[in-house]
Amino acid sequence: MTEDSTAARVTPTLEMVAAVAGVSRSTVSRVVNASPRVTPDALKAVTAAIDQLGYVPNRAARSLASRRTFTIALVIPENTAKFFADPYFASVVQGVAMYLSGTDYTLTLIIASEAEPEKTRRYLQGGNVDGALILSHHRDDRSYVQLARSLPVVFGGRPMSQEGEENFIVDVDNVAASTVATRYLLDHGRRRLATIAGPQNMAAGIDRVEGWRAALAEAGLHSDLLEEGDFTPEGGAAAMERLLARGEPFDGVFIASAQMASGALGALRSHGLSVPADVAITSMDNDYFAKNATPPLTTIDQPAGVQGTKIAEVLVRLINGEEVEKLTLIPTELVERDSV
Amino acid sequence: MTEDSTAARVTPTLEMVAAVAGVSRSTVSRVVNASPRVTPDALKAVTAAIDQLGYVPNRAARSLASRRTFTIALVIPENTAKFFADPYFASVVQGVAMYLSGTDYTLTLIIASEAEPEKTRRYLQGGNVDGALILSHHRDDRSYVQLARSLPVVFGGRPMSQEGEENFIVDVDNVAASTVATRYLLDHGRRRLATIAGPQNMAAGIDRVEGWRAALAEAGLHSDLLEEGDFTPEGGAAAMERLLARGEPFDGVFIASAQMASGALGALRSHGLSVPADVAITSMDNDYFAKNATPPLTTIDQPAGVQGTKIAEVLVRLINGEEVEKLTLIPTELVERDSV
DNA sequence: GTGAAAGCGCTAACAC
DNA sequence: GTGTTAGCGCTTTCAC
Repeated sequence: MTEDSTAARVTPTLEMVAAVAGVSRSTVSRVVNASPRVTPDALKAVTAAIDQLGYVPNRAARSLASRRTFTIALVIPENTAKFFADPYFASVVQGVAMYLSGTDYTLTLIIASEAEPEKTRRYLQGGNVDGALILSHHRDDRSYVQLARSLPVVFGGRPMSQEGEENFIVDVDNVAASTVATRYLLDHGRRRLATIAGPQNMAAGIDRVEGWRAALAEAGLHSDLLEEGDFTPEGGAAAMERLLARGEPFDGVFIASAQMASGALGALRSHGLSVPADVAITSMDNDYFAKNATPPLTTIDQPAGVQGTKIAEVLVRLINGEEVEKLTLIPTELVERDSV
Repeated sequence: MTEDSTAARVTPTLEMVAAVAGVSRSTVSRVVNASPRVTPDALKAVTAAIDQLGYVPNRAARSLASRRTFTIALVIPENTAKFFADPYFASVVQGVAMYLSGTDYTLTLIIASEAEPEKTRRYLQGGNVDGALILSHHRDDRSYVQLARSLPVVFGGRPMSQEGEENFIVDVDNVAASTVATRYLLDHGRRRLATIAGPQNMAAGIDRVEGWRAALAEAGLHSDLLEEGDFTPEGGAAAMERLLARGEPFDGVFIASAQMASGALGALRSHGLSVPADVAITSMDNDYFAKNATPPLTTIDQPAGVQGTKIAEVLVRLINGEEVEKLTLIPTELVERDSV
């Protein structure tokens, strides 16, 4: 099975398969590409030859001839460290990779160099990939929105562009999720609510504030107790400090990410405030931070793996010319723990 | 700059560059491949043409003609979730990606399907990549060791193979690191030491036990208080429970990963034991888990990003036929916090 | 349904 | 130093 005494130590080509199977290269190609126009006999012979030789198509040749690359780019921001430090992105990447492993597509990670954005753009537009995935949680994705005009592109998370209408987006329903999380606070008797928001130049940041306000409004309430963080534990701690420094009492906080919540918890603790006795907390992200905080956080689970799978699926369908909805929303779920 | 009125909306080819620059395709190719055998004049003309046209080489064609793919595979285990959940791997991937972004190589993630290991092997051996990176922290990497016979392969972490001698490995010095961590416990007056080890079918797991024993031996001590975990928080908690259930007192524990330590901390707490008063702890991994544990852990920092960079660098040099040492060791460092 | 022929865009000898 | 000539291994019309 591993030791072919007959075959030389050479990478088998399609031509060799054709010879062994006793058919033309065209037929082998048809089999490899699952064309229906092949007789069962020919199919069998070719399949056998492929197995015998251990043939694997050469991507480069295939790609050159077909003008498809079978590769999908996952564009990640230059600040790779921060990117991967976020379990959310890691899970999304995982979902993407898993989905793609079941297809002919290959995933390539490309780092968007902020120093030479042109380089990235050209590479992507230069026919080196069949499509691109943009995990969009950052500042200015306008350049990628432009990219979408010449290449199938799917955004994970709504991009902050002027002309947003025409993009393919896979996202969680941030407004609904944060409304639910805030309502939970209200339903548990908290009235003086605050929020630690995400960056207000990101869609996720903005939408989550919107949900918070919406739930408040439903209850006939209003609050100005908003401080902004950068989705990191440190940012969350600092935001909580600022909230406390205001001197206005609050008994419930919706925090836009579990990482920020974990930081905020520390700040609360250092001020001698206890959760949930003094302050109740709900947050987004059902990740390690949420599960292992003290106390464990009541939070919104946004299945990142599912989002990864979906975003990849949408892109593949887009590439294949299938019909795809512009917006795919991933449902979220509230997970009750001990922070309320 | 973006709107070329003259050029049609077509991907520019090398031939078009040649025409614009008034030279032959060969010359353009030489420029693209940074050959020294080009006159300054020609170089200038070609460079200008490339800029003007926004030319990007077609990888497929390049690869087909040169028989190099300019892609490097990062093989990750099927259990992608667990993989990315570990900040260590995430950082290594990041290091790899960063290093590669400065080269002509592209990184592709390939998921090793345990169901069809042949599929992975064939793909890798089928000439679709120039080399492979195996982040080896798992069970049985023998198949990859075989792979190394037909493809440049570098292992991140020592693989558990019979024939290990001939592999290229980039690793942290686990024995030295765990010796230092254990010695630290001894130097702080702890005498009855235990350890929560990593899986004993992984090199990192084994080596860290070896270091623990070595430090103990130095001090003329010995201990049988060893329980094995799987590097996860849950595994660490369970191992600590078993340790406590033994009924033999201990006042210091070396834990083979920060994730396990964070779990163990919870177990200790639930038994009313305080750290470091009752039990002192040192561990490996200076990650989020170590920094944010209560109390923050005194731990060994193994710079995962550096390892990622190194492993990629070694592979690229290997591919380029440069001379490379078989074993590259990454130095580690003890970080003092509050768990001792 | 199957084969023959013509490239895909580039690199790599080889002459000049 | 530069151009010419062949392909790299595959897909893809187009006849049959």
